[in-house]
Amino acid sequence: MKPGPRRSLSESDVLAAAHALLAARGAEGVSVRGIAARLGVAPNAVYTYFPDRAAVLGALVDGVLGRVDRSAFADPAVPWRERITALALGLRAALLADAGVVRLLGGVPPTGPHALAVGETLLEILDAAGLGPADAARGSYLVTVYVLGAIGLEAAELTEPGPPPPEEERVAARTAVFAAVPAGEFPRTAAAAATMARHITTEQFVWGLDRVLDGLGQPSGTGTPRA
Amino acid sequence: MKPGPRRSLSESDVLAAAHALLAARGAEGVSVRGIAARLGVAPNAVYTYFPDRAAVLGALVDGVLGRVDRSAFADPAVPWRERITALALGLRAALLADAGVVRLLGGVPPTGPHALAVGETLLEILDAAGLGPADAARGSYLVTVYVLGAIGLEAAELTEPGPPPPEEERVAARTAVFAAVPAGEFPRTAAAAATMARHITTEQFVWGLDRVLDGLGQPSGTGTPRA
DNA sequence: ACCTGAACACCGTTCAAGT
DNA sequence: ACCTGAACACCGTTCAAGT
Repeated sequence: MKPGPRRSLSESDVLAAAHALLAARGAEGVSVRGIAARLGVAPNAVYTYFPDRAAVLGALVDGVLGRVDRSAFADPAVPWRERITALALGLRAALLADAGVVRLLGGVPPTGPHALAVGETLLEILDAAGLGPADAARGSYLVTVYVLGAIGLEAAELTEPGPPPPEEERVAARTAVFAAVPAGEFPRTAAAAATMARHITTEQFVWGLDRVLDGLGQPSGTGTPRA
Repeated sequence: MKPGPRRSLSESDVLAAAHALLAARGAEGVSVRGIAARLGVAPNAVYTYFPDRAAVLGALVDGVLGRVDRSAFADPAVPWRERITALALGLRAALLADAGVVRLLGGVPPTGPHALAVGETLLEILDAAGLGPADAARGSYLVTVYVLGAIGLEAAELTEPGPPPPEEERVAARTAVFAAVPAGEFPRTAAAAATMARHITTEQFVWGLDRVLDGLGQPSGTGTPRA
């Protein structure tokens, strides 16, 4: 084959190929050569659209953040705690849809347009809730840290690439992990299995988020009462 | 050279070489071939001590967790909030000592002996604080999520391998990141720069942890009053 | 048991060249 | 501008062999 026709590809094509590779082979399977092969193109053709592999991964992660359904938390009439919960659940669903994305998240600076949009939305909600700029900034930090940490911990148990298995299977896997803990050396950890392994993950996620939102104090505005 | 003398290496040697490589070249620089080269040995000699690269990385991460100074949080006479804070600060110091470790953390299941010991300690402290087993298990989840998320977010701004730069330098870098945010599109994020960039990171970390501990309620036991 | 050389099937990236 | 072939300097891992 000779040089080939012009503009046969686009950045979206590259990202789509990268995403397909991520779903099929996990985070480490996203290679420049693999993307090129999937597009039927020479490996170095990818460098026409992205400066290097890191840039592809960055755009890939930001694109996943862009998939979050915005309708759930965009309505200012909804109480602020519900809005933040909807945003957090949306992020969780988007990021855990392919377990590999979370692993990529650690190596990508969160400065893409969609990442910034998420942070901006969070600040908007906290502002609407009645927090001043400084409290909103700190609150945004706290919520971000919780969401990222919770998703990271959840992704750690998803060792296979592709979409996560059904809840039953994950509970079984978690139970197996706890069962392997030496009860003599770590008695409390082994005993915690009964509490932890059976908990539906979404419930646990929302419970923790609620505790974090409690920590933000009781802003006025459209907030719901604390309990 | 011929096969060479017996038992010239140990698992510790391999891990030490891996750690040196991590500090010098970052998470992606830890290669089996690099480790072997540093030990003056053929690449495949590493497979005598570890089944594959993932096992080396797992042991490397767990080893870093083992470096946490236990004296600070081991004393049951100290109020529980202080003990948890000491543990969290110890983990933060150990994990951020080399920025690359945090990036590795995402790909390693937290089931090594030192990881389990940290979890067990957390449960012990919460038990001593007066929480029942179920509350302690949930509390441990919440604190773990916060600590991992906060450290992960902090590590994201440490792009260079090796020990983190002094605080001034990190504030300057953070300010530069915020300055690059388009203020027209993301006004609140841009405005938050004044609050976020200047904050000493340890103070922010402890503040967030305090909000999380507030969320655990007010256990009796050796707890300090809430405020 | 521990290490070797050699090989296999991969990587990211660069460069000069072709259209 | 967009793509190519070829090359460079790497990877993880396996295998048969030597001591």
